Amino acid sequence: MTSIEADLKAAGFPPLAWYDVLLELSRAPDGRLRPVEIEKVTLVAQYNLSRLLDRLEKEGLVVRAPCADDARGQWVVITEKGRAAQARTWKVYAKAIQKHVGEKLDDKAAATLAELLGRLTD
Amino acid sequence: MTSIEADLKAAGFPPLAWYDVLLELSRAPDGRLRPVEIEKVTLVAQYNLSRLLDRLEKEGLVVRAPCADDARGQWVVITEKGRAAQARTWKVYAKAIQKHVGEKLDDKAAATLAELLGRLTD
DNA sequence: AAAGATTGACTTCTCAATCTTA
DNA sequence: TAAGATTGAGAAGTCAATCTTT
Repeated sequence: MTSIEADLKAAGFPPLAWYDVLLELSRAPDGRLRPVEIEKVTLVAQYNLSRLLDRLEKEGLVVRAPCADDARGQWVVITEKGRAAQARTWKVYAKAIQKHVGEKLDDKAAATLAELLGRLTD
Repeated sequence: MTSIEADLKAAGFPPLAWYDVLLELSRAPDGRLRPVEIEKVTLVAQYNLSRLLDRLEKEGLVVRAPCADDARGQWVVITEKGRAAQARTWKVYAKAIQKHVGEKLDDKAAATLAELLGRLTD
């Protein structure tokens, strides 16, 4: 992860947390999720998420919108610019994964590694 | 690592980077290393190390001393208090490793995991 | 009272610039 | 000029407190 992050940074991209959020939003129905949902799928802590969303919004990658169902919450909606940024990042991210992982493990070894690491998660 | 760090924090211990530095110092001849050496064995970046050492020194866990061989550098020496802190931390750290890793993998699985992860390092 | 989200105050990280000695 | 190490300024992370709605 450290090497991959370094490659992304060297290519001028923001931290992976940005990508994680944009990816989840891009996959979600209507391109939107509530902060509490983002928190669950990305492992970003709640108090980090508020300010991360501020940065994404400042860059025009997402917008915040009121939430009719629950006035305590809000929607975070990915913009076209956000979708473009996610797609652009993936091209570099994928290459970095291939370089730092794909080239070093064949499919069988990768499957074994995934299984073993899976045992460590709660 | 995240789970282990969380356990340590919950038990009131500082971040693992502190432990890494204290461990390396405790193993070094005369309990001392130069910052540039610590940097190499712990993967702590140089610009982080200066301030990390400030904190360790402030807590009385290490002291800085002049270096006769090379006046540009200095020695970082672990104190008795530092050695005690390292030993105390290890007790909690070891338990956390056992809980989050040891209990979830038998020896064979652990060896396989170590081998596969080893292939990923440069 | 609890959940969703933000904020304030403080700490730590990061990058580039700086200082000293080799 | 390069290596060892620190520093300043700004960005990001952390914890607890806060605000609004359920």
